[in-house]
Amino acid sequence: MTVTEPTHDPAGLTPGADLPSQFVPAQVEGPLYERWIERGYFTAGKPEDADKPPFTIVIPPPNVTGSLHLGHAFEHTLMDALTRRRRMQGYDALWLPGMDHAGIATQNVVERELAKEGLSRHDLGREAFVERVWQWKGESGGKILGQMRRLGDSVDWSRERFTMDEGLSRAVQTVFKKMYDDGLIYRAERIINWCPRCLTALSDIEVEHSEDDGELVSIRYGDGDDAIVVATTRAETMLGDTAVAVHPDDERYKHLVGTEVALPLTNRRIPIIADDHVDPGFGTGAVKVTPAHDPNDFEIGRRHDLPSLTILDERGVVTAHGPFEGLDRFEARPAVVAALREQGRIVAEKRPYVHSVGHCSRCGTTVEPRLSLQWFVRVETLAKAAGDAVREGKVAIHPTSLEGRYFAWVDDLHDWCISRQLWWGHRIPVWYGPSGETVCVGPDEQPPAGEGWVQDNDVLDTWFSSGLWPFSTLGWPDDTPDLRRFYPTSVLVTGYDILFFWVARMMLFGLYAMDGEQPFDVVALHGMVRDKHGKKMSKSFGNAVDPLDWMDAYGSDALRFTLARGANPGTDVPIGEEWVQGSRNFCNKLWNAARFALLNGATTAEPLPPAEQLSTVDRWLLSRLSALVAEVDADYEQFEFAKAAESLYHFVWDDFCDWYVELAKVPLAGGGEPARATRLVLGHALDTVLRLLHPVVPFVTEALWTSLTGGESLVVADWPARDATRLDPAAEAEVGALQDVVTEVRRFRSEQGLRPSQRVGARLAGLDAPGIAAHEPLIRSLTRLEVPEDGFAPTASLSVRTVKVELDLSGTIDIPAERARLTKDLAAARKELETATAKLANTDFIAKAPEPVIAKVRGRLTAAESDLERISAQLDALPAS
RNA sequence: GGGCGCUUAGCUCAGCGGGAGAGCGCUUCCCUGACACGGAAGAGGUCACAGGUUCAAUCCCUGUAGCGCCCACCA
Repeated sequence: MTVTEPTHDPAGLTPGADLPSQFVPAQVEGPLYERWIERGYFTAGKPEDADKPPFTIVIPPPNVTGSLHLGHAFEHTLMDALTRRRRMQGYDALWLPGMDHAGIATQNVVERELAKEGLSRHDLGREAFVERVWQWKGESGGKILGQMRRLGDSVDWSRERFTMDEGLSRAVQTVFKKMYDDGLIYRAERIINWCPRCLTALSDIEVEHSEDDGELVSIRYGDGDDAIVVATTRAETMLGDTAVAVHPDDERYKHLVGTEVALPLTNRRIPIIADDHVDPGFGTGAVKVTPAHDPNDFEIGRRHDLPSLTILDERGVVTAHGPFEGLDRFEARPAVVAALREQGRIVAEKRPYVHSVGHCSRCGTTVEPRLSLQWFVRVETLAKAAGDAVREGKVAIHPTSLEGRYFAWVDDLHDWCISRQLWWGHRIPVWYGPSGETVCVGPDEQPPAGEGWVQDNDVLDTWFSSGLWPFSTLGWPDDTPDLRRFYPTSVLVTGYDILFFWVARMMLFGLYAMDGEQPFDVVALHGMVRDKHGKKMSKSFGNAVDPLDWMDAYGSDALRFTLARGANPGTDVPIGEEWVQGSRNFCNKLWNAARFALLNGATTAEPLPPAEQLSTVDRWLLSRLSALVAEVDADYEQFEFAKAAESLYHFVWDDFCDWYVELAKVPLAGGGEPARATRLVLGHALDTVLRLLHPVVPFVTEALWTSLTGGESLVVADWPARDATRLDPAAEAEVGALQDVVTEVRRFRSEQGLRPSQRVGARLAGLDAPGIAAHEPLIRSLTRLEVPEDGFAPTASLSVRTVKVELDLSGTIDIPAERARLTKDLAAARKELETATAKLANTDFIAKAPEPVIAKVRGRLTAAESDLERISAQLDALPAS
C-alpha cells in the first residue's frame, strides 16, 4: 500500500484521509454512485468477464407512472444485496432494470390528468391520447430512475428496458402469433368481468372480492298454483331473466318443470327448467336465470339453450326496458323492487344479506359480469407445465410454504381473458377482413392490404407483456448473446402478492416460448412492508412513507439495513422511523469503529500473523469473525437477510466495538509487537466485516473500505472465504471468562454506586488459572481498578470463576446494597442447585437422556455448588451494617 | 364455503424438544482521549387457553378462543 498523507476529506472518500466523527450519508452517496457508474462496475457481459459464471436477476418492472414506495425499496435492497454479493463472488452479475407500461393503471392516471383539463381521451382520439401517455411516461419514469440511484441499485443501466419498447413489442407479437397458430389463443363470446367505469374487461385476478352488505328480496313470479318464488340480491337483473331453474329432484316444483311463468314487469313468458346447479336447500330452491349477467346463469343458459338478454350497457345503465331505461344499475335496483312491490310481488321483505362482491382492482367500482366478445388464452396445458416445473424441482419457490398457493392457483386455472378495451398497451395483432376474415399478423409480416381491413381495437392485458419479461428483455425472439448467456435467470425476487399475476404468468410463457426452459431457477418471495404496528401502508390511511424522506434524513444505508433486518423470507416487514434511526446509529457506530481503527494505525498492508504470534484476545476476535463469515455466507445463500444482518449487527456492535476495541486500547498504548499485531487484526477484521456488509449497506462500507485498504472498490473486491482454521474454542473460552470477570466487577461497581471517575484500588488474585492468566491489565483497564498503593486495606471482595478481587472502598461500601445483591445471587444459585439435583435424581432422565445433556446438567450442578459456597463466604465476610 | 398462517418482555418480532432471546422503549449512573446517533449496570415474560405424547414441551399431537391472509360463479 502506498502511504498517503492524511488530508481533510469530509466525505472520507480519499484513502488515508481523516474521517469526521459522524457519518454523513449525503456527502458520500452521490459521489460514490457516480464513481461506480463511471467505472462501469454494473455493466454485465463484458468481454473480460466471459470466463465468469453468469448470474441474472430481472427487476420486477415498476409501473412507469408511479414512484417507488417502501415495498420497492425493500425488494430492491434484496436484489441489490444478492447481485452485489454474486459480483464479489466472481460472477458476471446482471441486474436488469426496466419499467412496465402498466396498461390500465397508467391509462387511468393520464385520463385523470386530462380530466383536470376538462378533457376525456375521446376528445383527443386514440393516437393523440397514446402520444400523451408516452409524454407522461417520459416525465414520470425519471423519478423512479432517480430513486433507484439513491438506493444504490447496482443495475446495468445499459440494458434498461420498457415493456412497450420496440423489441419487447416484437416479443409480444411473436408470442401472440405463435400461440394463435398453436390454438392457444382464441376469441369467444363469454361472460367476463367488466368494469363499468374503466370500460374494459378484466381478468379474474384483477377483481377483488369483499364482503359487502346487500339485500335479499324474494319475488313471486307467476300467479296462483303456478306461482314460484325466487330470491335475489340483484333485483334489476330480473328484467333479463330468461328462465327459472329448480333442482331436478325437488318435489315441490316437479309439476312446474317444463311449464312457463310470466315474468313480472315485462310481458315475457319464461320457462321453468330443472338444473343440477340449483341448491334446493337455499332460499326457496328456485333461481331466476339471467344468462347475460351472471356467469352461473350463463352456463345454465348454455345447457338449456336459453336466450341471453342483455339489459345493461357498458356503463351499467339499463337499456330499452320501459320505465327503467336510462337508470344506472344501482338506481334501477330499488326502482324495480318498488315496481314489484306495487304489484304485490315482493313476498318477503328485503333482508340484510352479506355476500361477496367483486370490485375492479384499479378503481374499486363494482364489477359487472358482462357477456362480450374477447380474446382468451387457453390455459390448461400451459398451466400443467407451470405446475410440473415446480413439482419436478426445476424451479424452487422460497419459502416452500408458499408453494401450496402456487399449486392451488395453477392447478385450477380458468382461461385467461387477455383483451382490454383500452388504448394504452400492445394492440392485438389481428386484422379483420371485409368478408369476416381473421388474420393474425406476425412481427415481420405486413397487415393485409386492401379495402375494408381493420385491426382489432383492443390491447393486451398488461401482464401479457410482463409475462415475457425474463426473455424479452434479453433480446428474444432473436437468438442474442445476452439471451444465451443470461437465460434462464437465476433468482426472481418478488412479493407473494403477485405470485399469480406475474410469477405464474412468466412460468406459463417462459416454458412455452423457451422450449421448456424455465424463466428462473429460484423464486424468492418476500412479504409486504407494513407500518410499525403491522398495518398495511396506504396513502389514504396516511401511514405511507416516501422512501426518499427517510433516505434524506438517515441515509440510504440506514433504510436498506432496516429493510434487510426485517427480511424474514415470505413474511411481512413492519417498519417505523425508530427502526431506521437505529440503523443510522449502527452505520455511525461502524463509521466510528473504523475511525478508531484508522486513528490507531489499523492496516491491511501486511498479512495477518499466524495464530502463535497473536494474543488470546486477537485469536478470540478472529475466531468470532471466522464463525461470522460462515454464518453470514450461509444466511445470504438462503435469502435469510434478517439473520445475516442481525449477526453482522451484533458482531460489529458487541464483539468488535464493545469488547475488542476496548481491549485493544491496552496493547495499542503499550506499543511494540503487540500493538503491531493489534493493528493488523483491527485492519483485517474490519476489512472482512466491510466486505460482508457491503451487499446490504454499500455506501458506508465503500467509503470506509477505500480509506482503510486503499483498494479500488468494494464493488469488485473479493467475497470473504470461509476459514475454519481461525476457529479457536480455547481463546473463546478464555475471553468468555475474562468477560465474566469484567461484567461482574462492573456490576459490583454499579451497585455500589461507584462513579467511573472514582479511583478504586484493587488486588486481583487467582489470575494464574488458565484462561485468566496475564489478563490483569485488560481487566483493570475495562473495570477501572487501580493498582493498590502502599497500605492497601481491602474492605470488600468478590470472586468470579477463579478470580478473587479485593477492593479498597475506603470504608464507603454500601453494605445493605451489597447484602441485597449477594442474597439475590444466593437465591438464584440455590434454585439452580435444586433443579439440577432433582434432574440428576431422576432415574428415567439418567437412563434415557443423551449423554451430553446429562453432562451439561452435571456441570450446572457443580457450578451452582461452587457459586453457593463462594457467595455464602462473601456474605459472611460482609461487615455488619 | 374451502385453504394457509399467527398468538413469546410495554411495542415490533426471532427462536422451536433439554438452562427464555433481539431491537426499540423503560430505570440508574456516566459528556472516560472512536462514537451521547455513545458507554456501563438493571427492571420486565406461568412463551393465548385446555388436554395428550415424552425422562424432558414455548417447541410435537388434539381441541378451544382470538387475530390475519389467500382462494371461491351459490342466487
